[in-house]
Amino acid sequence: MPARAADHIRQNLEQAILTGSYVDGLRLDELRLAEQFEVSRTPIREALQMLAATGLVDLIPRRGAFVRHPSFVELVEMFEVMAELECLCGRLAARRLTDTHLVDLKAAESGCVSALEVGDTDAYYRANERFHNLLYQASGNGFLTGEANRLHKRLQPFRRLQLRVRGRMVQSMDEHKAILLALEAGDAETTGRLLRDHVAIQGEKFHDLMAGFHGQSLGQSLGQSLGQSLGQPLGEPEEKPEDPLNGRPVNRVAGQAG
Amino acid sequence: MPARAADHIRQNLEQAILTGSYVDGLRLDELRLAEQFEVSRTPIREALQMLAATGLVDLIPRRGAFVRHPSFVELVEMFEVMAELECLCGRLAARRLTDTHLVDLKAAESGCVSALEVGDTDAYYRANERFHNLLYQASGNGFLTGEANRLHKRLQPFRRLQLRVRGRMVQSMDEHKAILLALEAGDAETTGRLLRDHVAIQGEKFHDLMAGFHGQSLGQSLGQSLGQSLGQPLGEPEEKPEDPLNGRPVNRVAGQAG
DNA sequence: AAGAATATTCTTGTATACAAAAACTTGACA
DNA sequence: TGTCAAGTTTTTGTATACAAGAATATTCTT
Repeated sequence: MPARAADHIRQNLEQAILTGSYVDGLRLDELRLAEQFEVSRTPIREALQMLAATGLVDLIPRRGAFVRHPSFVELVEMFEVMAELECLCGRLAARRLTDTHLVDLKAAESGCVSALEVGDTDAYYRANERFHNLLYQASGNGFLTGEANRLHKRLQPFRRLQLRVRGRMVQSMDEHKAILLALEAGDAETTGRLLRDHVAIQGEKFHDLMAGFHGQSLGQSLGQSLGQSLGQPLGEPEEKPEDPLNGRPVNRVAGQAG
Repeated sequence: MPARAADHIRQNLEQAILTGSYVDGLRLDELRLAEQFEVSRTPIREALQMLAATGLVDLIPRRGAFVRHPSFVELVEMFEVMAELECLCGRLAARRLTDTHLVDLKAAESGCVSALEVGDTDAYYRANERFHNLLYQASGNGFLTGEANRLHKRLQPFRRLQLRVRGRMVQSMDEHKAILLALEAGDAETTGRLLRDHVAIQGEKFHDLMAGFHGQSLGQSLGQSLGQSLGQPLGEPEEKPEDPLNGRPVNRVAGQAG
């Protein structure tokens, strides 16, 4: 569908970074990627420029492009902002809610219930994601919707992670129900507060979960936890000299045949 | 200082867009820009990819890059989000404020006062900007600081515009003083509320101001109001056929000698 | 043998070349 | 005169070429 190779590559790399298959600090070699995608360096470079502009990679002049995962502190900070954005979405949605949106939200909610009954984590996550996206839209603020979705996408793998905490899915769904009730009642403040707490809890649960992984980089933990390590040679994690500029490991290189 | 031409060009174009000298819908012709910056198309294209990734231009495959200014509705939406981000900054800052930050904030505030006494709008605006930036930093949330600055930059020309409303500068400064007091008292809720209102008022004042410009695009109004129309041939604004894809005027082209 | 200096190889950044799609021009026809 | 179609010109997207900086290997010195 995308007319341009650069766009296709961009999406592809973005996914690889967000899912954690490209670990933090990984160097994105233009030539190797060009071989891998069977194009010249030109569209690769354009994709990298776009990723750099959105902060998914660091682009160091004459050095190369390096995958940039959020640090643990940064993730907590991101959850803090996400909570506030969702809070705003909730407050606005409570005031501006249309019948269509309410119907859709309830549908997404029942999708969560079904998934939970079957015990399908992935399905639950998809329905959950749909619920939140609908909520953003229900805010009636297109810009806010865009920003919320953008941040949501970046937190996606980590939100997914926290759902693995025992009993979290049930708790999460209860929170959704309460949110729906407040929404339907048109209670802006309650809706906002519930949503803020809902996301804040996600941040905390994620925090709990990560306590067991200390010492490892987030990217590594992600890769392990999600069981994804494509595109990466899993062999000896050769010595990682620090990048003099930002203190990140730089030795590994993406795009190898492995 | 930037080692890469593409970065330099990107900044340049970004400024031209943000200040309004590149009007909405303007087509950014690669060849003309290449001549203008005295480089080949390659770094121009890379700059355009980055601008597209941050939403400052629309990149339509096989068609070109078009300047994308926020519509009026979108601007109101952006102010709504900005208000919430600043509110969060204020709440966090009230809890986490350090002596250094407080000193700096007071310095910025007195910078506002001095500028106001002399009647220097530009100086006032710079001090004002510094005040807000310090506040973002005082939140102690680096990610939030980045996001707030990003949105602030995009709203910059419009915030500047609303300062022209009679008496607004004095009122704005009074609001700053109240915010400082609440901050110093460590009153998170008050600080947050004051800041949200502070920004919301900016949005409203801007709204008032724009009422007089209805019918014109925001970019045009910006250009007129700020007295900037560089890079644009000021002659007959030739007929503007609608772009079939997004309904924006596309005929004018950037980078002409004129 | 360790470290510094130099040579070599790699990689990035920019320029140029070329193919294909879009826009524009021209002219035929109603 | 207005509309449509074929041909021409522009302009984009990708590939390739080349120069300069960074990384690596090698040699020389102590």
